[in-house]
Amino acid sequence: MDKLLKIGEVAKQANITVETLRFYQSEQLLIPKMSNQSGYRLYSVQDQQKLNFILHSKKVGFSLSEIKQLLSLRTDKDQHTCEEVKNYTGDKIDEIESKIHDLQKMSLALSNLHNACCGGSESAKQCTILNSLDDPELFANSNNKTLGKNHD
Amino acid sequence: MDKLLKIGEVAKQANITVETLRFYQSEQLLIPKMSNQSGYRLYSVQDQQKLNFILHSKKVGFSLSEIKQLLSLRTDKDQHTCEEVKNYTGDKIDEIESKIHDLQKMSLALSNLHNACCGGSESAKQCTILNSLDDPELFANSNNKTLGKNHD
DNA sequence: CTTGACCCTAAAGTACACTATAGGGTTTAT
DNA sequence: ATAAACCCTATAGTGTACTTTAGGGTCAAG
Repeated sequence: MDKLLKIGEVAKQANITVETLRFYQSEQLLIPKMSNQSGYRLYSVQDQQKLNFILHSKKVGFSLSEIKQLLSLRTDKDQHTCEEVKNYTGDKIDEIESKIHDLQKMSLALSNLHNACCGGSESAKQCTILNSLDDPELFANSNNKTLGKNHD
Repeated sequence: MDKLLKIGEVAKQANITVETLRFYQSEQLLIPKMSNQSGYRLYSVQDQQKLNFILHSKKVGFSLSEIKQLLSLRTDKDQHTCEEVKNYTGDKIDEIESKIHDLQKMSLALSNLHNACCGGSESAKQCTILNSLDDPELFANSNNKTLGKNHD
């Protein structure tokens, strides 16, 4: 019932290398079970879902150590108090909402550029509509408290 | 009229170090003008807006070289054709929308955890509501084509 | 039964984004 | 005018996240 894939198959599906998967294991992020006859790694469906979570989280700017903490919320529930879980998830939700906000601003600014640009083969300098759109909003400060370096 | 700040003042406002600002200059990301009497860096308001853009972009997972390209859309318009600008912005908008989608899924999953958790001082293992919420959705594949390594 | 495509470990190397160090000049307050 | 608090360059070092190398074992096909 539980379909187990070998490392190469998982890597191919996720569009990463086998070395990256072995690295994630060495970092305690994704630990497959090992076949005891061949010594090969065997990844379950849950392992693959966990990998998807890791890759999506990386994409939006979370570090491997943050991802490890997020994953531990579900797998090491007995290590944390409810209070810790509640505070931690609350903080992460705020951080995520702030990232969404920033991305929406970027999307809007780029859409303005995209829509204003005629798309022709001439230099974008010639594209007068684009020139008239030198919108300082793109760089405007959205007054965000989570800007700058992380305070670990 | 144009208020110019020294590196330390800019660093403080942005909550980064002066070394990072000098590093961004060496990487051609943010080039302030230099005072010709003291040799000090002087940052204009536009420089500070550009810095905000850099920091916000970094936060949501863009690399410095991607950010450099995004910035060059506005500053080196004569180097690109309208077609290039239109294609590039179109691709970036898709990428941003995909990041927003991923973040919304994470936010939802964490909100479920957050709301289910009683927040008390006992171990989260005891929190039966949380236990019943072992939702595989958090790790589900959203079938996203931009997953995995970047294809530069 | 061997060959090619896979898998393994261990350890060294790399790219990116800073961060720290050494040695020195400038500005501002007392 | 001198000391603290800033600024400068140049270069070396660090942490993160892989990536490569070296030297082998496993497995399915012919």
